[in-house]
Amino acid sequence: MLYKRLRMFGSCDYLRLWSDFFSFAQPMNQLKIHLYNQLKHKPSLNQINQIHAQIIVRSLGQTNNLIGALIQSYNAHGKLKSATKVFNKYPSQHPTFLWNLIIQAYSKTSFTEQSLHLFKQMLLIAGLHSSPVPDDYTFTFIITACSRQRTLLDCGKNCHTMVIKLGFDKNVCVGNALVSLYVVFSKTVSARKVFDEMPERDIITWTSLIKGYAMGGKIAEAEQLFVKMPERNEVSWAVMIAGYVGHKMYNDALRCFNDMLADDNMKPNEAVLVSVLSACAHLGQINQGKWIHFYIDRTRFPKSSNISTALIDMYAKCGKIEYAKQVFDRTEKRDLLTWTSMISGLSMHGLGKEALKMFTEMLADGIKPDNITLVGVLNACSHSGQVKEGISIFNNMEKLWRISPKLEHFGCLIDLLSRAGRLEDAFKAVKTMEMEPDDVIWRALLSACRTHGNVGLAERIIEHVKKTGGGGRLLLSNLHASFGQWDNVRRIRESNIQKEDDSTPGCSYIEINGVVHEFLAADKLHPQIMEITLKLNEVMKRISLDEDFDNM
DNA sequence: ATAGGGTTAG
Repeated sequence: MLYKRLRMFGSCDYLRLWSDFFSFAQPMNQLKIHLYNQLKHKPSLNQINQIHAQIIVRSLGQTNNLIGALIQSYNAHGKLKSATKVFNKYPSQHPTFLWNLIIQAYSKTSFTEQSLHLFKQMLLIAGLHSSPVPDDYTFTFIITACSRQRTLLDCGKNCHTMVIKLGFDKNVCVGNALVSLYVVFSKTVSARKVFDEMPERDIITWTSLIKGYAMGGKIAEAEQLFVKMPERNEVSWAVMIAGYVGHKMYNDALRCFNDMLADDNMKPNEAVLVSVLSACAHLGQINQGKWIHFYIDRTRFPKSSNISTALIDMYAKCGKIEYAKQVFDRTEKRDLLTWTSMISGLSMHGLGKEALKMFTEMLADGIKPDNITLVGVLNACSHSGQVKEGISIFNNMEKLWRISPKLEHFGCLIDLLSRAGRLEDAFKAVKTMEMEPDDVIWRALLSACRTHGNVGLAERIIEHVKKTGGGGRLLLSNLHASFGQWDNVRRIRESNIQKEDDSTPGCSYIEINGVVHEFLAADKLHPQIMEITLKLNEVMKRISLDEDFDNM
């Protein structure tokens, strides 16, 4: 073992190691301090191995500090196996501190159960020798471990009980871990109870609870807490802004962001910028979006892949695909998210062929798509008439990338077939679906019936929907809408005015020369509606001319 | 000598 470890070094290190060993120039204590300081200085893996060898050679395995630092260093490099080996070997009796380190290390991996297993072992040994007693750190780690696995809520509750019995519930970090546990499992009431009973709270306590309310749809409560909390930091702002975005309250998100900027002590972090860019994208607020882009450049904000993704998405959704491409081209490390936002953006702009080319490049780069990438890709096929390619991707997605088609992929397929005029195939595909088709699918099919003038099939479809009873009134009204039968739509909507249907109609925004224009589905409220309609008719005419041209 | 809270893509 020792030999193996020594052989790993270059000859130079090897010599130095042995000259150290024979010199006895350094007293033992100084050596310990020296090694410890080296470990605390973010050593490379190679350096860690050397230090480890020194610890073996000099028999320093009983020095807790040193062993702890060694375990930490291995953890920092993701070498959990090596860390575990060290833990198992040294020292003969583990103090709580070392147990904590190894428990925490496992809680951060996907083997969270292992940290609970270690905790149980610790309790057993504690019963035998009464040596290592779990402390507030131990509980913080295992409660956090429980929040990371969907199956571990009950385990977390058991920890809560122990915490109360042992009196660790007075500790802020333990309390925060508990609040966060209940928030993760959407148990807002329990989270609130822990919060209320904590003897002292800090920013993290407040932020966790705000997140809980935001996740549970209680934005007003989240807002109240946010205003009431004694002090805020970037993370609290991020949680509040993301809460608004999550509830489509994009204007509130921007307002909140501006409030944040008004505070000179507060600098937006990555999470804030990503959320705000998403709000800009949804609102078509290109100016605010550009401002953030400038801000990122000016402050030399690190351009992570998340930031690039958000910028690409924002530009694409605000109609500036060229800018989106520019950001993409300048992105150094492209990951699945950057590729996906670029592919989806191109596809949204009808640039299906380019999007497919990108997809090929992405695969060549060795990046596997996920279900969202495939939605973009299938849409790209649909928008560029690449029917064969689309069908082949749909049929092979399971085999090639282990992604089983979900509702939205069926939606793309049906859209693809419908646009290509293969209406009967599309209807057949709907009937083979295992899940209930949503109204997006029916609308795709029906609007294609309209453009292809197939009234007979449209009627059969509406009959089918009525018979299978899926979707209800709103769906039916949408079906009429997709056929342009606005009178029927109005009739259905008005007859149900007091019913449960409180869904807001589709709404879109676009900013032109600094003015944001808002459009509701089928409204006629815009001051320039006449001009818009005329232009739209012209566009439609030219599209149908192009189609005729294609068919020749 | 080791804690606890954050974002995005159709």
